[in-house]
Amino acid sequence: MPKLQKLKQQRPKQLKPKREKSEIRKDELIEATLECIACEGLQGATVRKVAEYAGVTNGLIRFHFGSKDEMIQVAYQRLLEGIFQSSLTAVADDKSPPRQRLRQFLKANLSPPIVTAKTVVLWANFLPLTYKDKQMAFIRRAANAKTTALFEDLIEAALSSERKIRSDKGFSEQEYRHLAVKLNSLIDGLWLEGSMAENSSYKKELVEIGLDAASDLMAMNLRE
Amino acid sequence: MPKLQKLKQQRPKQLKPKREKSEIRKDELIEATLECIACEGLQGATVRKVAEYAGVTNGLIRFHFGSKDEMIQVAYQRLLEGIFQSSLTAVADDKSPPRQRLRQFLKANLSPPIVTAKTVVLWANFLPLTYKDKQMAFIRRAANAKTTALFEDLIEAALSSERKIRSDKGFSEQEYRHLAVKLNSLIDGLWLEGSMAENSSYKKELVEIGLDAASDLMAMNLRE
DNA sequence: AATTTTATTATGCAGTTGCATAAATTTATG
DNA sequence: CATAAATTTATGCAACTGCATAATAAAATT
Repeated sequence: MPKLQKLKQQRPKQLKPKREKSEIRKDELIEATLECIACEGLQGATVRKVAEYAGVTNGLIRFHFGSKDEMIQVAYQRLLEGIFQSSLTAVADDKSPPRQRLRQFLKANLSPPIVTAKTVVLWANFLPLTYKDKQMAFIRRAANAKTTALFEDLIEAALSSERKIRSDKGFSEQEYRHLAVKLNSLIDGLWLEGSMAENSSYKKELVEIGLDAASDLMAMNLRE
Repeated sequence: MPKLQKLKQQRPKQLKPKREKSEIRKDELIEATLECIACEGLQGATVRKVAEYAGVTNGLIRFHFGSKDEMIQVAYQRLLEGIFQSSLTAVADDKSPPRQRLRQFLKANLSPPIVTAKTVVLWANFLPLTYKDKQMAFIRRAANAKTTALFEDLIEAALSSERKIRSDKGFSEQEYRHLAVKLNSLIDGLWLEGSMAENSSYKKELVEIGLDAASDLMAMNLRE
């Protein structure tokens, strides 16, 4: 290949970076960060690599974010927010009975897009940071609290709804909390374990097993 | 403090590295690796830092291990082995009834030394590597398979023991497997969530909640 | 159209990283 | 005790890292 051709090229330099509005570019960088971490791992997600994924040069990151650490933080928030939104849309239908809403919530947390290689890999890559960095710990805690609160509400609604029907004995506040912890742990554990199995047959089983276990814990049929 | 003293010191150079037998030194390096990762995170666990933790110079790592990656692998194996041993000693007593053995196993997996800040932090730091590195993935899978097998055995023994007493209906192979998945996920989830809470009151609750949930899942009293 | 503001690149630097290599030191062996 | 083998240090290097800084280019404003 003749080297002369290189001279003839009239600099297609900025194929993408045509100067986006700040917020849009920032968004692209956040997505590029997540994509990069998912593919290369956190160690591989250097400032230059992320910039490459976004199709820009590394200096731009410093312009839109104060530092790499800050960008990582924002990306982590984005990830957790996305997960939360996924389970939130699953229970968007307020008209359906409480038991069904809880069931949908559980199901969503055991299916794509939450149970996805990419999501789990990202989650795993960020996790260690929450043990070293206080701000990252805070982000995790905050997201967790939001999920837990939603979980407790769904559980309480489902239980009191069923109680009316079956005239069961009531539950204390602590029992609601414990129940939320149990279900939450179960979901997290299944999610984590399920991500390791490569065979897709496991994925349908995952929902089945999860709903089955949840039914036992809640003493309530959540299978259908 | 006078600087002269420095000259008077007759080179205490190798306070520690007096030439240990190869296996012992290797062991020290593995422990240093784990300690270093626990304190500094995987990112902070550089060859030099690990050597510093072990009280030797960095070159020594290359001598005992082919590369840093190899050392990390061995350290991961050591971690998982330690966890497995902890839960294994909990069920060492073969004479106790199957239900008690299962209970002890669950309890061990929800108490120190398995539920410890250090253990969880280490586990979390290694986890991302299992998604990038095939060998690390294999190590994780192997350890997981071992734990699962033990879990299944304990469950099956407990169930068939109780079945004799209560003349329950039998269980299929798949039901054993599913039960093991459920309990395993529950334990993992509780362990992970419990590690985030800093208040120690949660730790006693953790065992209580875990045994409570396991009792529901197994339809068998494991609380005492 | 001129100029100011905003976004982007280009370049480089100081610190770190894993690792190679040679020298030094300690232990084992004859 | 001499020599060889095993262990440990010392030194350095090439690649990489995050970030600063100045130069460009594009858009907005006037």
